[in-house]
Amino acid sequence: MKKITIEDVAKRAGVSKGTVSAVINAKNTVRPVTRDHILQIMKEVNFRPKGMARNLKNGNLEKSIGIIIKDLNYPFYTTIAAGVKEYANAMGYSVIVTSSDNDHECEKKFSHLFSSKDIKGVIIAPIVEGESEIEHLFKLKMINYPFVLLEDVKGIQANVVTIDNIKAIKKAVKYLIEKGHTKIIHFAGPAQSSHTQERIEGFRHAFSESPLVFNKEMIVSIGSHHEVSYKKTIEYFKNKNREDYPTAIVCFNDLQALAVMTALKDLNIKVPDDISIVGNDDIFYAKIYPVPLTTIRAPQNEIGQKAAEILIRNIESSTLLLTERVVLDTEFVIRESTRVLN
Amino acid sequence: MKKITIEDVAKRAGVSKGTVSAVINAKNTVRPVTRDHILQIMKEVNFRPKGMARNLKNGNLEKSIGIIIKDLNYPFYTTIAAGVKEYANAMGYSVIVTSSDNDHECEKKFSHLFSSKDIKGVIIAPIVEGESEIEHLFKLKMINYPFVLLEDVKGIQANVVTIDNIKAIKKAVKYLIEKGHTKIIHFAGPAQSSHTQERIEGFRHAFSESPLVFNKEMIVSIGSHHEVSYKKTIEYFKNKNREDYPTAIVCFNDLQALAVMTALKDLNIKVPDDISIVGNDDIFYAKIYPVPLTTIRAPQNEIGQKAAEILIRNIESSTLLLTERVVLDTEFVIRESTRVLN
DNA sequence: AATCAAAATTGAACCGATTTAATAATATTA
DNA sequence: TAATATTATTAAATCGGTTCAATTTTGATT
Repeated sequence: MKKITIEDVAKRAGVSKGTVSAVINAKNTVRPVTRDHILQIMKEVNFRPKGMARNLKNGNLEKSIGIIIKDLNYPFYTTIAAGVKEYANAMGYSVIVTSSDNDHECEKKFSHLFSSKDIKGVIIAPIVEGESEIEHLFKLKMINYPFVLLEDVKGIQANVVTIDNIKAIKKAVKYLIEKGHTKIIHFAGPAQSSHTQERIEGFRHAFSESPLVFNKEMIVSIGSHHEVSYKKTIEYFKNKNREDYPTAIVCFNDLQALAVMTALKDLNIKVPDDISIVGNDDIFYAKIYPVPLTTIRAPQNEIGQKAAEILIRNIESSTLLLTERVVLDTEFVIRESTRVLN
Repeated sequence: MKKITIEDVAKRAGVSKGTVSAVINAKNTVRPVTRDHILQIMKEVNFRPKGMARNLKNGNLEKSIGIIIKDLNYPFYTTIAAGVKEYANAMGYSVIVTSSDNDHECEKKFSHLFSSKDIKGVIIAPIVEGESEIEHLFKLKMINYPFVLLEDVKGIQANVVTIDNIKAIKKAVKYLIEKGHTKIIHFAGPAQSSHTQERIEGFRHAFSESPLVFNKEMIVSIGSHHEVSYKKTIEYFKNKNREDYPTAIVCFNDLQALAVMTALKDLNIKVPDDISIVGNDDIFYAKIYPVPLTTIRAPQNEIGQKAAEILIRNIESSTLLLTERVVLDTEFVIRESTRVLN
């Protein structure tokens, strides 16, 4: 099954390539009779003009950038994407989104796809797992393809826009301690996220500067998938006596916090009366929960905008720019899922 | 500022285009000295090989399709996208997503973008507003570019995968009537969605086959934006005496229902004790609400999969296929936001 | 130093469209 | 009907890379 080209259509219609091209591009220089005839042939042979060949001559009319996020269904990422869009659109760029679904292979595939489809640059929320492969990023560097990362990746110097997880969690934990909480635990996230490790780190650090002492049992691996988190939470409490319950749980993110709150409700444990809950990220749906979630707000829109700004600066520069690293501040937002004990 | 081409690099490095090409493609046929020299020059002149020219020769290595949704932050659409992904990935296609943000111009731009970037086909959730322009769809048809719509669009024959809104709402209203509800109202959605009109229609129809009678006041325009819906709901009830309150509200979609429930909570009206709430779509976050939402489930994943199936069938067919129209069934899911009155 | 196989490099053809100057066909006017 | 103006169509150049057969260079061996 050979590929049909404009030449085939031209030959079959008994005209030249130029005429067929004129029809495709709706030029009004073609006689209606000819036009209809060519259109007819195009249908017959199911001719699909090849996009890239079309654009080769004119250069690229439309400017666009891409973003590779980890999960299309987690609002944290789509809100970042919205920020990217805001800035990019204002600069005349369209933005297209893909999700790696936390699959490293997928991330590689997309980074190649973008660079090969004449999309001007890409923002990547990278999968960082242990000694992760990063050749695909080096490949981008080689062809001077502009990109910005949303998390630090070891072993490569690149543009990064991120937040300070350690500082953020420390602040939250300190607040809880200050407000009289004595039994604080951390429900940790999925292993493959670099945020997970950083947040554990931040949690641990908070105690070194307080009267309370840290121990390993304060870290519980829960993940962030809703059902799994729900089950693990139920399990955690089933195995505990009421007097050993924590007074506060610092959750990995808001999605997990939502699952935890659902579990607590089913366990008949009241939030915040019995246990305080702190989330992370500040996604829309946690804010409108009947017990609005206290959380560590990541400036998602701003992250997106900043990443887009750096990306477009690089795209539009004729010379290779130095890489930038921007760390944005989080904000501790106190709502109703936490309680003051003193 | 002229565009730098491979020729410029070759000239400056004192080698041929072929050698530069070999370096770009990491062929191991280039002597390290030469390689490093060329790499150096590439950096110096910030050479970015043009993706489309690269792919012209080889044909297209990676197969991908696109989807244009209306809102990246509404789970209904991202869940459809997930369905598309599932099917497409299994067939060896990557999928890339864009959001028109309910802007018709944006939809047009993206439909052109996809077809011009050698993405094999596109699934579109079309903006349908009154006598909407659809030349961009005709343009796609002309170049035999495969596409599938997620809503009917008047005036064009195309592949469509959709749901039967009228039937769906009728079923919900009938259920409420059957369960003894006597004062049922509908909170309608945003004007620009074709779903809005259909759902109003379905709501009205339900009464013609019941003892209750329909009147226009049963339709209240609320929209689906969270804050706006919240405010309008508050307003609606502020202007009403308690005895005139409806016994049930059929909401345009789950997002709106969430806003309505938040408003009712603030008005100290209990769901479902005082008022029953029915949503629409069945998004994840409404299911995990403390009062899990009774809703009309649209088979989002299935919609995505079906659309992808039709799209890929068209992409892979060497002949032009007849258009298909698939209407998927909704499911009325009874959870805890509705109450039986008899 | 001469020979020769292996490795590196070149350069022309090619991918599939668009563009445009030149030409052919048609329409209009005298 | 011939001359001219207008409209349609063609053919060749072009876009910026990749490919591969042919050629040159390298370096190992005698």
